[in-house]
Amino acid sequence: MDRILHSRGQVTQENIDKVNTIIKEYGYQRNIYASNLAFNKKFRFAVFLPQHEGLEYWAAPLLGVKKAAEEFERFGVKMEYFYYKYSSSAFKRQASKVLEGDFDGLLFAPIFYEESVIFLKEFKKKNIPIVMIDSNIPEIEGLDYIGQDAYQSGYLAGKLISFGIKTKSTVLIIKITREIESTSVYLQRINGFYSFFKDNKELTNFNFSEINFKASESNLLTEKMFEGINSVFVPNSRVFIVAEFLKSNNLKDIRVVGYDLLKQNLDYLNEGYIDFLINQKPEEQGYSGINHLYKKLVLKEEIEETKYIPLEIIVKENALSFK
Amino acid sequence: MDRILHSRGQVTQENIDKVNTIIKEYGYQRNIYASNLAFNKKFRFAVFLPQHEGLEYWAAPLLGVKKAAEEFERFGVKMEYFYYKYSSSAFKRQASKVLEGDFDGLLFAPIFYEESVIFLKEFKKKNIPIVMIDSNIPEIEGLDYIGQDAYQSGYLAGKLISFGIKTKSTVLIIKITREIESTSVYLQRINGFYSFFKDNKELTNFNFSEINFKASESNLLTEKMFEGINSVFVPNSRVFIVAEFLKSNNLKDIRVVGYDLLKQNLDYLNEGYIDFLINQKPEEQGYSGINHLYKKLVLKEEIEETKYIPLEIIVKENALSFK
DNA sequence: TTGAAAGCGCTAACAA
DNA sequence: TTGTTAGCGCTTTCAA
Repeated sequence: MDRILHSRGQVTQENIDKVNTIIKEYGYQRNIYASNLAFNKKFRFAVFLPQHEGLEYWAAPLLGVKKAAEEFERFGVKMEYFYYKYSSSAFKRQASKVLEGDFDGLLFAPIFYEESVIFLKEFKKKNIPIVMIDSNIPEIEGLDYIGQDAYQSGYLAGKLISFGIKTKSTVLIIKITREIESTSVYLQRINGFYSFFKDNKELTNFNFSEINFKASESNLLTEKMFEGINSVFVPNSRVFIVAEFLKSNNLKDIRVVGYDLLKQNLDYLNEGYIDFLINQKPEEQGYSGINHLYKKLVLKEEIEETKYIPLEIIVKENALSFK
Repeated sequence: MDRILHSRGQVTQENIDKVNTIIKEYGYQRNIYASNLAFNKKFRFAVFLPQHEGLEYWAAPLLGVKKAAEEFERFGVKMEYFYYKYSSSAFKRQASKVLEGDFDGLLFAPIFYEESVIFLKEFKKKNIPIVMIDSNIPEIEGLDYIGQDAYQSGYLAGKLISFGIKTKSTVLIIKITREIESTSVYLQRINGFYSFFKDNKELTNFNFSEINFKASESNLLTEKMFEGINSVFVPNSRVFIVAEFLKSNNLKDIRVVGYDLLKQNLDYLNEGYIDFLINQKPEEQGYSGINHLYKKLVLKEEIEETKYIPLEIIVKENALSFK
């Protein structure tokens, strides 16, 4: 019977027979306590994320992972962490380490698209559950994803920028990118943003312009850029750079929408230099990712392969309720 | 040693000795699988909620409870359900049933304040963990609470009503109550609502008026009530009644803010007759409530006694992402 | 007050 | 291909 349950071979048709008859009909449920006690297995999860020093955003998923790690330690789950600096070569270096190791599950954030595809194709050969967070690579099959719908979040940003405005209004989209940026999350967001205005044809009172610079060159912002501008959309977490500029130049009455509850972003939200933040719940993504692996491997549960994180709207008045 | 761990008596000072020395110093952690296998206990949770037939809101927490029930069944947790009709006498009848039963934990929504206090005082004698959802009774000690901060949610509603509006504006607060209503959640919300305007003194362009009627008398709404009204705040889930009226009387350009993702509310949100809904995540409250009891009783974990549910802002464009 | 041992339901290894 | 059994780490009971 044990052989049937685990289909460890050597049963002909009785297999299907007993599985269907006894198990399903009698409603058998494996006793998890006994099973795991006897199984006595330690599970090793590889956690493969960008390093968080100097990158506040990435501290959050890690926090969620650590919380899960603590919670699941008693269930025989151990994490091994692999961090990479925000560069393609550092990524590759760590990727090969992850490939060498012997793990039961992988939590992974595919920041560099091309490199991630190569890595994932290789890792998939091991036939080990993989959960991705933050951004998805839907082209590769058999991967689980926990994160936001980037397009829809941009669409929502369009609503937040336009809400309640009847008069002529010019929107500035500021793309503040990293030196290396390879996943196109922010492009999908901008895409969704424009789609909102296309879908709401009555909003003819909006004009758009875009500017683009690297995070390291934030001093490139000039007052001239904001002349005649009524609102600003920053399609990533670097919105605090704009808020900082607005504050130091005493530019008021510009509606600002951005992403993520970074400390600086929250400060400017409270001071009124940012109006809306869209929360990706990075901490929850980390926690859910580990939880997902736990359910799949330890509890042997069937589980949805994609979990979209809700698009949370954060204003000053509800920011605290999100901790 | 077993006697020490469970302090089942009959150890003098060795108790404190061994607990401190061996357990803490050697970092002993009870093996949950072995422990629960040997313990072989079934846990019985009483779920004591308003009946959900004809009360869409209360179907949601129950859904969360049922989901948790399914998940934790394998861990020896069994629910027993007690529903009461929305009347004080029905509540009392069920309450005495709950008191009679022999449970290991209780999930409870204290809809009727006075009756709930009496019930809780009695139930507390059993020394069994109690989790409340939806509304809290902080006066009674030793109870755990999972739900929203009603005051702050009203405060947030104030922001949503006022956001982006510079011109003179009249706000109508419509209190649609049940025949019997005893928890003051909606009053706390209105309280918070006014506080928002008090805290933002520059918002001198807002006037307020209130009307009040019973849910069963929704035909009392008249067009006259909405003359000169720019926005409406409904401090509970019955906002769809207002939306319905607005739609059938073709009243547009009135900003409407209400609570909860009822099907009808979502429909009117999508049609544009409701602008903002504040989500209380009732399903999550139910799930978390059971999860809370599970952690406390089965895993014997220490756990926070209050869990505030975030104040989620729902608009048409992000409603779907909340399922 | 302490020690010893059965047994919880399962897995994995070995014997038949 | 099938049956048997030790033992996972704990709780609980019974004996000392």
